[in-house]
Amino acid sequence: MAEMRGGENLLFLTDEQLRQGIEAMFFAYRGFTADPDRILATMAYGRAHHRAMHFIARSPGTTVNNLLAILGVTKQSLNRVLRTLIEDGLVESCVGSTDKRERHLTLTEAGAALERKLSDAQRARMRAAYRAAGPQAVAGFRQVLEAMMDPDMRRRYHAIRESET
Amino acid sequence: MAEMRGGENLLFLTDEQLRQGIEAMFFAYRGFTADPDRILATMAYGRAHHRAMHFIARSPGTTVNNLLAILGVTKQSLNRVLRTLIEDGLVESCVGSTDKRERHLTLTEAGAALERKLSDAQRARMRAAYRAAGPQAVAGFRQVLEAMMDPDMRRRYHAIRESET
DNA sequence: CTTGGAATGTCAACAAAGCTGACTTAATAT
DNA sequence: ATATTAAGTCAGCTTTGTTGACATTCCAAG
Repeated sequence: MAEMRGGENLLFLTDEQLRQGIEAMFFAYRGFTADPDRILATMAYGRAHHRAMHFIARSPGTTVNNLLAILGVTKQSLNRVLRTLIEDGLVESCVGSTDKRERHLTLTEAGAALERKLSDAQRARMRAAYRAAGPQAVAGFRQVLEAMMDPDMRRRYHAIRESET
Repeated sequence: MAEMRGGENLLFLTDEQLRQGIEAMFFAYRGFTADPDRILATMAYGRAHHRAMHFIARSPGTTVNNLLAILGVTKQSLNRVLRTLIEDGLVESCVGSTDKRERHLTLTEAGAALERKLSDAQRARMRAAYRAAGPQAVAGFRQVLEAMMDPDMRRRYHAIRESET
């Protein structure tokens, strides 16, 4: 434990501590995606579909370009995912009113239902982890994750909250 | 909504808080892998090679079976990665002394050098994040990540440390 | 009004990294 | 002896990413 701050105790910055953090990220991310993945495996969708639906649910009416920036993939890759979701009636794509080049994406009823199902599974694990660790640990968790992001991603991460009305 | 219990404050368990945590994991993981990925993109290797080398570096002499369990992939998938690493002289595979069916994996000089390069890049980001967040936040970060793991993975996560001699 | 550039969509081809299933070889365990 | 285990291999498939080329639509600047 990093205690006794004579001046500063930097033991938490040793290579060994960092390696453990790296491994913790690896193993935890597996858990993080495991539950939605299990659900998705039973249908014709994958993690990419989940991600798209998550951010459409989060920012209804978002544009394709915005989603591209958030997800950090090429439009061809996103388009493939989006096309199947639209074809299957889970996502709706509406031509923009001010700028008719843009497409605004929203979840249909069915899309929202699936998103909720996936989200519920993922949140259940998250909730259990949060509850087990306690509020102070959660605050630290969030701090470290934020510091780990690329600056662009950190901006987008905050932008999502700010766009909430 | 989980609102103000009498004693405990459970505001950190609201769906909104959990969603933010989920998004933080997503964006942070991207940052987490970004630096090694950039290095790997310049050679014929990918993230899978990095992961294999990481855990071989961590547990020198580990067996293929053990690595399979840690990485959570099929032997066919791991074998493809391992084969190229062995062919390129980054990993050495030695027949076991007690059980000759087993292959014990170790990094060669060149393998260790590449692993160090990738690891340095990843640790640099981790160190910056840790330093920015502080030791208490780091402790919380670790606690939440650990609580998020599948029990099997949590065992393995600890086993790696215990196997350190 | 025309034209340049941005936003979107689409086609084709390809690569990384996962998967299943079937099978071999060698060595250990029963 | 036989069954099981560890490792490796072959073939084929899926998901999800990538480039590059190209068409369409539409806003905005000249």
